[in-house]
Amino acid sequence: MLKYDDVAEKIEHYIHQNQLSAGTQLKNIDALIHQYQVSRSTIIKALNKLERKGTIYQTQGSGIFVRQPKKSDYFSFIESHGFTRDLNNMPSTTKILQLDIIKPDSQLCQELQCDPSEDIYFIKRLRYVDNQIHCVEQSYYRKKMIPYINTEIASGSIFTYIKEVFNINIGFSDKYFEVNVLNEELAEYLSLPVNSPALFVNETFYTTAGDIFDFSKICYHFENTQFFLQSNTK
Amino acid sequence: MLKYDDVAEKIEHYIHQNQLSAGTQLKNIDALIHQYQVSRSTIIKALNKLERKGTIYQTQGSGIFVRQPKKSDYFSFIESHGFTRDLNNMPSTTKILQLDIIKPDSQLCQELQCDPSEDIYFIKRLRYVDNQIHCVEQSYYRKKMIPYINTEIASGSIFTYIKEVFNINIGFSDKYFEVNVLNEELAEYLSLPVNSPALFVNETFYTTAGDIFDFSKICYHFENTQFFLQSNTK
DNA sequence: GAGTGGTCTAGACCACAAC
DNA sequence: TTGTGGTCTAGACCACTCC
Repeated sequence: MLKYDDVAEKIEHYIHQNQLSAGTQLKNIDALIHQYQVSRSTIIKALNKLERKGTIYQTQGSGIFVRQPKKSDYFSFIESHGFTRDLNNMPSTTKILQLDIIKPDSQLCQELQCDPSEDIYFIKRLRYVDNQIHCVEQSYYRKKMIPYINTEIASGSIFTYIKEVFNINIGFSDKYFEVNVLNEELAEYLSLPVNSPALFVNETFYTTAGDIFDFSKICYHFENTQFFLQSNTK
Repeated sequence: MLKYDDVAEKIEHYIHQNQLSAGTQLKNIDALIHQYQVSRSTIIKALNKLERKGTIYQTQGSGIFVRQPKKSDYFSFIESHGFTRDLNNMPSTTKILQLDIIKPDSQLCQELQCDPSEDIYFIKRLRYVDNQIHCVEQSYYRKKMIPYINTEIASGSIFTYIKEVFNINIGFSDKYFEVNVLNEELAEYLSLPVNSPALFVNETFYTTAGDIFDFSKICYHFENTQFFLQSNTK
């Protein structure tokens, strides 16, 4: 356990447990150093992590303050794939529509930066949150990197499975998105009329080593899905 | 000029100037320490900044590598308001539709966390990028904090104006968004048919001191606007 | 085992905010 | 002026990757 992660968790826990409201000032850095018995740099690293996460904000010369928490029922746009983790404790389920091994066409080769002869797992899933249709997801995993997936695995968190079984860690991702209307196929999956509006997201996932292992196309149900994103200038 | 910002800029400049492609390995930390004559911590801080920005990725035990740059013609979703800065050097213009001083209704009071008696600047703008309609923006600024705005100022970057004239710095923002269809009014502004799909974003902007100074509702033209977002697990 | 990034420390000094 | 967060340093040691 890293010290700065430990301190960050404890500070966050303290905020939640005491239900501190937005704008409440926390102790100053020297006090936190004394309280958690770590160096100044470690405290600062913990605070910066919480600041990027949106839990607090820091003002030079003034202090450290609690930031407004996000409204519930909104999905964090950054963590929307790492799904099962942080979803306001709402129950989520998954229905597998398709699971095949395919050969990639030229466009998919480019997205996955792979060879046309490589085997690719193609998984089409319908995802529900709180018993409402949330999205249709079409994912392409390189079999070279993820040797085995079955329907049982695909019904849960594929990312957790990949991490635990193959020790593959997600490092970063590129997300491209746009708004458009639903075609017949997607409309039927989402139980919406054809030409309903929808958010379409194309996301490429890289391991910590910088290798692409997954390309996913997600289409969200516009009535059941609102998003949230916190930004920082720091 | 902060040292780590200086180093980060120089490294980024080096990558762009030499047109290094994704996956290209950079020098190791010790070499960078020697090259830029700063401490290890400063180099690391510069690298972490570039990593969060999406310019590079670092792998423990392996090295520092160049990350894929975003496709052009996509808008960075995080910096979409601070508009004039980073827009692929595409020409952008603004048409003022309305500029009034109003009293906030109860909902706006809640969004701005202000008193019903406060004066609020209401600004409705149509924004063009590369001569195409990009979005309609309806912004509410607290006159208490931004005492004066006119149409000339609102035709440029209001954020730059606020920063330079009133020394108010944006610290962070909360962005809520969803997809829906256009009503008559917005459809006319965007020159699209009624019921066209659109992305609706509500964003609250805070100063570095944690005070709300702006609440904005933006509606994007779905055909002329695609977005981009880079994520990190770090 | 050699090389590489990441953590952690103690302490000096700087920059900004509030009174 | 005082208190606060932020920068920067030198150096020890840890953790991971790859040969």
